[in-house]
Amino acid sequence: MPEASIGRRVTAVDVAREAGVSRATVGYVLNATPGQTIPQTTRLRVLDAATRLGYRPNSAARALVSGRSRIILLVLPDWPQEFRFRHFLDEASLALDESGYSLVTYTRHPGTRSRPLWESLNPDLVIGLVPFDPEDVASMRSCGITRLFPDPDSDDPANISTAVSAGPELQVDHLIDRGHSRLVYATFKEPPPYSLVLARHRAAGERARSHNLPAPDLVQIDHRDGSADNAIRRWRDTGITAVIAFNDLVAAAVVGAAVTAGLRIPEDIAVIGHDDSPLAALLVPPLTTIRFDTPTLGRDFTDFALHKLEGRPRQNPTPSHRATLIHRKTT
Amino acid sequence: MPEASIGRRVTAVDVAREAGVSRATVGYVLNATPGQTIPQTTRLRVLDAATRLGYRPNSAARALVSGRSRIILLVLPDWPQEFRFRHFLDEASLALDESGYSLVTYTRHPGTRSRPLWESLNPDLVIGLVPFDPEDVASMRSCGITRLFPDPDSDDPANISTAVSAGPELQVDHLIDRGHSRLVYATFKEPPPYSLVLARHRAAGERARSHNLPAPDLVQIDHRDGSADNAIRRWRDTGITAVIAFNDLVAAAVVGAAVTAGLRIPEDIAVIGHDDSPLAALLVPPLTTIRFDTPTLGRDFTDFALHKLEGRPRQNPTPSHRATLIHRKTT
DNA sequence: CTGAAAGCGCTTACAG
DNA sequence: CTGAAAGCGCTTACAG
Repeated sequence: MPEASIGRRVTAVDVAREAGVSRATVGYVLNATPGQTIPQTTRLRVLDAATRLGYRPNSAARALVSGRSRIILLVLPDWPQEFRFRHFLDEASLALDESGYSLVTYTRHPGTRSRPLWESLNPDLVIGLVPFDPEDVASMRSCGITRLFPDPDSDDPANISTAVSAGPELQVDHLIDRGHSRLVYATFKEPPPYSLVLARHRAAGERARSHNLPAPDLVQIDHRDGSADNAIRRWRDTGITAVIAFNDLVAAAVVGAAVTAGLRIPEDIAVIGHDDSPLAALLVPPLTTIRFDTPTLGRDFTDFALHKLEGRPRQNPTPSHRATLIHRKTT
Repeated sequence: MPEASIGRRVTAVDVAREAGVSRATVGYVLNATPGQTIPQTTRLRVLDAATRLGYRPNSAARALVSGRSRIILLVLPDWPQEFRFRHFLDEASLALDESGYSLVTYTRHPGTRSRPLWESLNPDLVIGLVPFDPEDVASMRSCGITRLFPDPDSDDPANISTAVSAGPELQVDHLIDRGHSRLVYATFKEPPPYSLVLARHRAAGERARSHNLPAPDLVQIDHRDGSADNAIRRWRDTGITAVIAFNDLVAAAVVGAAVTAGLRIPEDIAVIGHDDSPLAALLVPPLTTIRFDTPTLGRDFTDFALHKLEGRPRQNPTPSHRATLIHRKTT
């Protein structure tokens, strides 16, 4: 691509000149504009000129005139992401790309007064994993963003985040299957339980109650100050036989404290993790945990985004989130 | 912001009308254009009108006319990121934001034929953690991207990635300090050693040789097929006394296999990790490891980016990357 | 079937 | 000190 290498960027005018047509025709051919009947020879001449010159439309100009950037912004909360989250993003990005959209992620830190990314990106759609602050909503609106989710001004069901409950439900079901009825829900003291922790704990509680069992208590452990050891001792004394861990790391901490306290796993105490991170398989003993099917989750997300953007019917209105139990040695 | 809520986006024309000035004046005031002397009263009128209406400049229009998007794209390789990487990104984003730039990350998957993010984002600068494919370089050039790094067409020293060697060097130094001289370097078989693994192994080797020791062998273990157990046995038989792990997870696998094999840690075998992930502290026994100072790394990155973008002198030409040894119980 | 032309919202010389 | 005007690169009615 000789033109590109001399520095000046190739524009539609260059392609038009090269192909011997007007720049409008270039646009029609390259965008496959419906309602325009371009003869095959002209079309090929344009296409050929475009590839020969290495033409890429200027996305800023396109966004300006069309009013759409074809960018989707996914706003992530300020807390640790689970291991498979990147797989999920990759799946979603790929699928969205096929429909001509780019997915960009953005971690929002409450309190930092930095210019939010939606100002510079002009996304067509903003999706948050947790509800937005009112100031953020106002900021998006003044940037001309009309599609955002969850939207406080619309009573849109929050069905993109129902995947939260599938894991805890499987955890509870599995432990009950194994004959346990005295359960606790464990998480770390640090960072303080954020909304995903609370949501999973709540889901576990509801599932337990649907089995006519009391909702498991939320216990915050800290492996550094010995509170995990204390918790283990207390659990043993009060007849707790199984621990639902928020994630595999919490499960690893519980397993470590139990082993140190001389308890046998799973005979004296059973532990189930969540996420199936690499750690789960290599821990001694290897961890029973929950794995999410990220391709399915990615497709669900894509589906949802395209529904919001183009009103496409959701292919999967009640998505089955495909959480799977990975049974190893701690239950 | 009443105008924003009725749907139509507020433009500079609206602000000009509201303030009773021309749109040019609005631009001068809002951009603090040097060389323009705007009387304080006019300035305040404009500023006031802008905030009252909730005006946000359209970034697409601004990018089109100025030729700069004020976006920096960080291209990440396809492999797992270490735990503190997000802290690093957050630090860098924040610092860059203060200079008016937005940092966006993009995971590039070789082989997938999806439209690369630099086409839709028009970044002013693209920085890769590893060298770019030639096709990707060509693609960036045809998108009008002139600033990219590492740039195969320029013999720019790759001094943003020298942080790689600091960790392995500390690992080697510490083990030698503790009296070890027979070392191996351990990583997982799966995923196959990617370039970061090889770079760290190489750095460890060079450091060992600078101590007049042979370069440690690279050993690929797999906790699932018992090759970790075999490796442990072989090391014991061949007099290896210390293991440098690529990261904390590898270290955890080695520790697990050693404990299972009845070895004492660190008496029979010492293990040092890398990253100081949360796992390191809660493992039993807790892991000696390397921690990177992400704020420093973030500042270095910002420094580097602003140097590339605006030719600012690098404040920290030979950055000290502040890797720290976290000494716990496995060495 | 193809081209001349308007216009997206901004920046920035240039003229008053 | 302020405004009229050109132009960034594209899309898209509209007229031939």
